[in-house]
Amino acid sequence: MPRTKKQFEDMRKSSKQKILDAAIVVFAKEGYHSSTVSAIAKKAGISQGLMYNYFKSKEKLLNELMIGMMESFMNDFMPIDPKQKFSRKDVVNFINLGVDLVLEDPKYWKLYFSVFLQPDVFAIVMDKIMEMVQPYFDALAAYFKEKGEKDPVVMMRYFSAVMDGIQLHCMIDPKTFPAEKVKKILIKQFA
Amino acid sequence: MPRTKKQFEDMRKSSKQKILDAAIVVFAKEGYHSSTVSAIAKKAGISQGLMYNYFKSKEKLLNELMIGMMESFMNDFMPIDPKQKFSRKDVVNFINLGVDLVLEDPKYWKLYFSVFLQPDVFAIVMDKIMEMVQPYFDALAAYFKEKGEKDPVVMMRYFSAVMDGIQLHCMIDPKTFPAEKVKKILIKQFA
Amino acid sequence: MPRTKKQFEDMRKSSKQKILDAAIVVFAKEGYHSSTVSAIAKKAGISQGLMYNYFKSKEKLLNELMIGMMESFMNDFMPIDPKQKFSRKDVVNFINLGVDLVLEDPKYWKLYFSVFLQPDVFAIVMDKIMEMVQPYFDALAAYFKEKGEKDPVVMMRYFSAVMDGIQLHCMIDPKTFPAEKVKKILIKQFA
Amino acid sequence: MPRTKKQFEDMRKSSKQKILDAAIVVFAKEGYHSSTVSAIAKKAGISQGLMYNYFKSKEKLLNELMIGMMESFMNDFMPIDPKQKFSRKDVVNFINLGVDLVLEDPKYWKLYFSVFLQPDVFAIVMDKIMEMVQPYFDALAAYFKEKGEKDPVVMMRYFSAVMDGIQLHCMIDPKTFPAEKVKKILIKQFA
DNA sequence: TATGAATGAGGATTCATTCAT
DNA sequence: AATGAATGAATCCTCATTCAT
Repeated sequence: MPRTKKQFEDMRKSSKQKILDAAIVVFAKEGYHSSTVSAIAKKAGISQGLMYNYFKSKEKLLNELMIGMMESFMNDFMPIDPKQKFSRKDVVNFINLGVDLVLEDPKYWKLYFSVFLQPDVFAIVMDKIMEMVQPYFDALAAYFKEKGEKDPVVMMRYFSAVMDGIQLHCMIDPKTFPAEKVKKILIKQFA
Repeated sequence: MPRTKKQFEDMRKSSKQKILDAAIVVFAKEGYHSSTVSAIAKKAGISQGLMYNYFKSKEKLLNELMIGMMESFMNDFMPIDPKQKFSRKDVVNFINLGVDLVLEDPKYWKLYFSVFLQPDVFAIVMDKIMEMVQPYFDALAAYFKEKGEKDPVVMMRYFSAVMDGIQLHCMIDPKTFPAEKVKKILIKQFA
Repeated sequence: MPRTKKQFEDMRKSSKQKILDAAIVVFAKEGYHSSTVSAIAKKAGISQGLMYNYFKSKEKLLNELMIGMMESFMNDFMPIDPKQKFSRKDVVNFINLGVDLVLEDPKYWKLYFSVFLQPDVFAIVMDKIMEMVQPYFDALAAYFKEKGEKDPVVMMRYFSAVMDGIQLHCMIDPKTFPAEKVKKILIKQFA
Repeated sequence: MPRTKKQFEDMRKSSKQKILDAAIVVFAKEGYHSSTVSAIAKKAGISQGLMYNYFKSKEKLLNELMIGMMESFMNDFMPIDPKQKFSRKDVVNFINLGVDLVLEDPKYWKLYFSVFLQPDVFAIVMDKIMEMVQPYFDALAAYFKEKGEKDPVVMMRYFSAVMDGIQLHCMIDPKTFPAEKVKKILIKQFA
């Protein structure tokens, strides 16, 4: 039974999604500033002009992209509602996933991190991101308190800094960084 | 009567330094790509053209700047020849300085870190930096071995990742990051 | 509704031709180096940026322009396939046209000649031109051989040098150069 | 007997001459526009600034250079006062020298010719040159008249065009142009 | 919704020329 | 006479964005 044209269309990715998919690849490879709208459009298989039907500007595209990435990362990291308390298993999971996800796709993460370090780019994205991250910080602090740490907020800050450092090194040098052994150290120390 | 050789040399040195000083501020504030040569020249109080007397291109300027920063950081970090073994005191020093220096000048460090995360920018600088850093890594590994760690290279990689994570968080949020307490944790764990 | 393929193609063709037409005038008048892209765009009635849609650089523009000129000259000169033998009539035609075309448009020819005399400019264009010209040289040599010259290749070289000299003088001083009388001398001597 | 310092100085080329010598080499190699004052100064072994003590501008330098070249060429070509009548031997000599000099130094001649073909460059030099050349044209016309040509001025124009064509080809392709055989043809035809 | 030609502002870079010594 | 640092105008080129269809 042949599909109708309409159905066929629906099966394809929407143009908007094609653009986002292309943008993440291009931004990750070239960096935000060195990526051209034309390169993104080409990769997405659409015209430059069309991009402006979906995104007001290159900046807005980055913005929407980053928020999407954040959401997806958070889903991967923490399938758990941060309003609930974290169990030990959650934290072990957090550590393992935190390392593994980066190793799977160092390039995307580089994009993600680099945004925080380029003042002009960070400004595009800051507000929304901060608001998304806070609940997870709170839940972690609660976990360390539960665990009997005498300074749980400090421990949470330390832990999240350490995780970022590990992820950074995984990104920069995914080939030689001893990720498995480091995960063990982390679990022993924090979970 | 022309100026003496020495006079010319002093002029060059002073102008070049003015440019480097301006560049570090502008790059750190705007990011590499968003910084314009004209803004750097203006900040340095010289003409755009003059910059090209001292640096073949904007890229070379970044390159020389980064190498200079690296050298100066290394001097601050480790007044000790990395070919000698590190003592416990050296490592304590390393930790304290590593955090304090970032807190003193978060902007410069942001530049430093951001370079590692922008593939196109990192390429400008990679070779030389890698070569400079290696001896310090070796000395750290040797220290952990001495200390009886059973996997000193892993420990060294872990330690340097952790340090970078701490520095990253100091940079992003110097006001609320509990730097002093974190230093204590680090010293207890690694030194 | 987007334009059709054909519409786009027509637009491209027309814009490209506008640029080429403008470029030949400007290059001929100012010389390659003294011609600015902005002057060419202005003359063509388009924006500077658009030029780069059609030509990767000023150099490529010259290159394509010269090749186009060559082709058109060759068509005018020799409506005959150079792989066929030249008849006496062809050579008479060659001489007459060679002089007349220059007198019609001394400026274009100045551009053409000047390219051969500026090493840096010639380099832009050399390869392609040489390859286009060779068959005509061969056909001329064959003609002189047929005619019984004992050293046809030398004669061909001599003839083409003489023609260039005549054209050069027509160009530099189209008003007082005795073109008609010189044509007669040439025909008597070479055809 | 040791020379005094003064004598030593005199033995060196004057700075002005050094600049002219350097300029001819650089202009010939790079073309006028692509030659930089700094490259000329470097080749001359003096500072950029000094050039402006001797020549008001790059243009003036070209101007003086070309006039010097012209004078020297004319001396080589025609050691004879053009106010005297040319003998057959003079013309033979003219032909031989005209070809040989070009073959000795094709680069310098390219510079010389190219000036005539670049409108902006030619303007720098035109007036003086024209005035120098006229007497030789007159003497040649007189020679052809003597020789019984029925249209001696046309013959003179033709001859000088032919010579320029030959020289042009010698310049462009000094290696394969059959200069010796062509000289014989020329002598037979014109002397 | 979709196209890609066209725009134009802005940026890196070069280089003749000037200037202080 | 000599130096070379410093200037700044000019130029090529890029690219986000708009527009006509």
